[in-house]
Amino acid sequence: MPSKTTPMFEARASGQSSLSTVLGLIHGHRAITRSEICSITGLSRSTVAKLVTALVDLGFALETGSEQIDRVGRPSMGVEASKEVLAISVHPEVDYLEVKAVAFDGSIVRSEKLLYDEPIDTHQAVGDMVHVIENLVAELQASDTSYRILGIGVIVPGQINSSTGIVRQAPHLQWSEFPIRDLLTQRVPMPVFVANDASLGCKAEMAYGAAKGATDVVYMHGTSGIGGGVFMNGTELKGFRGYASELGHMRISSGNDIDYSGIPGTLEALVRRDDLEVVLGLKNVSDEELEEALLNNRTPASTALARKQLEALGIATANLANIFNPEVLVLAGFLRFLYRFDQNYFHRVVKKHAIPAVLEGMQVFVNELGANSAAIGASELVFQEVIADPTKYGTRAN
Amino acid sequence: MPSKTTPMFEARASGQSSLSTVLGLIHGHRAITRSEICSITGLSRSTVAKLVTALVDLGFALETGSEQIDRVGRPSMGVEASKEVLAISVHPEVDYLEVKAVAFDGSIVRSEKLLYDEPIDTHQAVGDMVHVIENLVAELQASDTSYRILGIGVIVPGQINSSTGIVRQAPHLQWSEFPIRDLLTQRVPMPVFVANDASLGCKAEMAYGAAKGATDVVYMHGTSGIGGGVFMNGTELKGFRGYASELGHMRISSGNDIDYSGIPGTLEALVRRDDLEVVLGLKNVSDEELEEALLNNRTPASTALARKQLEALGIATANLANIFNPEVLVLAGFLRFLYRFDQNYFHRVVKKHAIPAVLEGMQVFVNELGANSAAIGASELVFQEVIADPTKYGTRAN
DNA sequence: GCCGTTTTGTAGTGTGACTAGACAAAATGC
DNA sequence: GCATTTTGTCTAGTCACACTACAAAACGGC
Repeated sequence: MPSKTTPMFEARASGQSSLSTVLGLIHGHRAITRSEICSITGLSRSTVAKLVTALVDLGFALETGSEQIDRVGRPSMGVEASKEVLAISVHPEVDYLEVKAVAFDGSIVRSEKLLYDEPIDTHQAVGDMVHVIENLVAELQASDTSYRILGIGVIVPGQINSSTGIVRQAPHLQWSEFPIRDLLTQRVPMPVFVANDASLGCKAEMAYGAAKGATDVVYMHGTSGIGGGVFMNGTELKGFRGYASELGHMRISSGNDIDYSGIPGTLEALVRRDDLEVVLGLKNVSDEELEEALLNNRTPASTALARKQLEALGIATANLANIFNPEVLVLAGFLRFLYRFDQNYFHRVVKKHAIPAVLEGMQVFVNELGANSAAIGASELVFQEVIADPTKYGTRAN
Repeated sequence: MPSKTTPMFEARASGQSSLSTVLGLIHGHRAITRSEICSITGLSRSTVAKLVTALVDLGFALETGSEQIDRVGRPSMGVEASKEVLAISVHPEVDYLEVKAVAFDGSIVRSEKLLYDEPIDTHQAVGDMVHVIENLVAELQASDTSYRILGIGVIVPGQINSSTGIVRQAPHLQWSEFPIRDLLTQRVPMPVFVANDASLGCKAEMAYGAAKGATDVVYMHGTSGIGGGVFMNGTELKGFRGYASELGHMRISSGNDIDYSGIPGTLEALVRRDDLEVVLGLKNVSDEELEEALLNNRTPASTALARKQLEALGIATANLANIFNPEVLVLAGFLRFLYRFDQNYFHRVVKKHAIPAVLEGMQVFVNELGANSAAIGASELVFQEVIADPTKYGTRAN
């Protein structure tokens, strides 16, 4: 007699199966022991044994011999995330297109980069993406390891509706109303996910970087503009249509300078990477060069500008602290070295504008993952889908 | 042989039992049919039958005869939230203390109010609370109906840490570092919960008021200061220590006027109820009187002030729209009629400062629940605890 | 008023996801 | 070498469901 035990109603994300939970733990820890899984989840040893072998069968995990030492008792068996399960990240930017293959254990397996002299249109962008992806896939399939590629995560520097996969506005790429997910899905035989670059950076820093272990995180990423990502209680702040966490467009001053979206007095209008380049006599330099110049060639003019920008960043941070009461604030991109230029001044400004209670225990960090952060976040889009339904994406379909 | 099936690990709020889910539905709808429960939850009829009878046994629900008409098929049995299950709300304010008994179906059963001529200290406040609660409880127990009082929800106009139950700072009451929950727990034989007034107002409006059915809500409440409440994806924004959603202290201007927490240029510093009273030649009037005066006695001076305030409110709203991309924005307290003074102007300001995408589909409402809103929210604190573990709070303990 | 249709309540049976308990296995420490 | 500790494995039991009948209660057409 048939039976399909579907306990919680499927519409809600709440009813997570234990298989998902355990796979999530393996993925998050890269390597973990069975007994650790027991104590974290509260599941019994027998259940954990069953779940782990199921995940090994599905090709997501490997059981390693016991590696632990110096502890009484029978050593617990190790479980590792498979290095053969992959997601592909696709990152289009103004002057390049970068495609990486990220393994289920977070390592970068392959990386491909296409440089552009001039901005490309949406049509060419899709063509190039498909081309690079196909190359990468062919390369991976030709290798000795038997990789399984489960999906594609696209990193977009702009506002995107993650449920429809449409890029609403990407000011720097000059894209708008661009249904990138559907166009890619038509030409690549894999599920495609699309998200904002800052939100992915935040996700990655929470998984493996500066905000590891934190659940309430605010992330600000300075490139040309300022992007934001927010996770509260471990889940991403998406809002009604998925456009939430546009932190750069927060108006904090009465001034009339406008930002890239035409709004006056915002954080993005006041804290500009271009202005830092100009005051240092530079143009189109890398983050590394700009950091070097800013921190080591201090002039009265550069100090005044950096202070002015730090004040704006501090006010914005205080606002965000009052609004979110975060555990960790992560500063990435050029905000990283703007912060380092004068941390103390920044903290003084924050302190002046925030309610004392919300600053208690709040930590400010700069990003740790650097160049791979967005790619890891994009892989996470795919892997979180896989983790939510392991049987669907596993090898031996039951 | 004993067995205790605890499927998901208990640390997470995720693993909600079906009993909780169904009780939550009954509570949220006040009245619902079994078949509606089936279609909403996806549970089978047999399971729903079992769960409903269990909840009736526990004293949380009543089965009513089928009331539906004009539909083919056997009519489904109705289920109603019990009117005998109560929570008590306690609301201390500068010039009064209000205690209400709220039933599980959201109705107000009893209400008691103590007026003060001058602000009282924390010691007297606790004494008065205990006294009024005891009176109310005695009154209820003496009545014909056999009420069951399950807990107390305290509404505090200030920053409180909901996990420790300590009032960190309540500027208007001039309380600080006041462990109100523990002091009440010692003297009242019931679980006590404490939360911020605006967050409770938001909760109530989402359950029964202007934001009913919405999951992503931003709420702003103007009394003397401006309090905020935020729910994203149906859950409250609490932040790391529970101090999140202090929306009034968001700095939006370069000005130097300070708010009640001493921060310059904030929403609360720019949008002040006192200023409205002054420009209208009033003092210490009720919201109703102020509304009447503002909307019907328009002078050049009052119009100029209201516009200035509306501009600040509009900028703050745009910031919050960019940050949260809410589905519904609720304006309560004096913001309600400030908004009504010139809605169009407000919306123009918002439009100018927000990214177009985040305003799509965003609705602005004024609060609907009025005077009972906070009390209903406070009862919700208790009831949500009850819903999370019905067997613990039910009558016939199994 | 009878009868087919539709929808719901009820009862019995089965199953999958767990737990608990017993025992074996693998480490440490004296 | 033996007691102690911790873990893996196996078996039996439990609970929250789903599924399948079948009965009950409404409607509509004749």
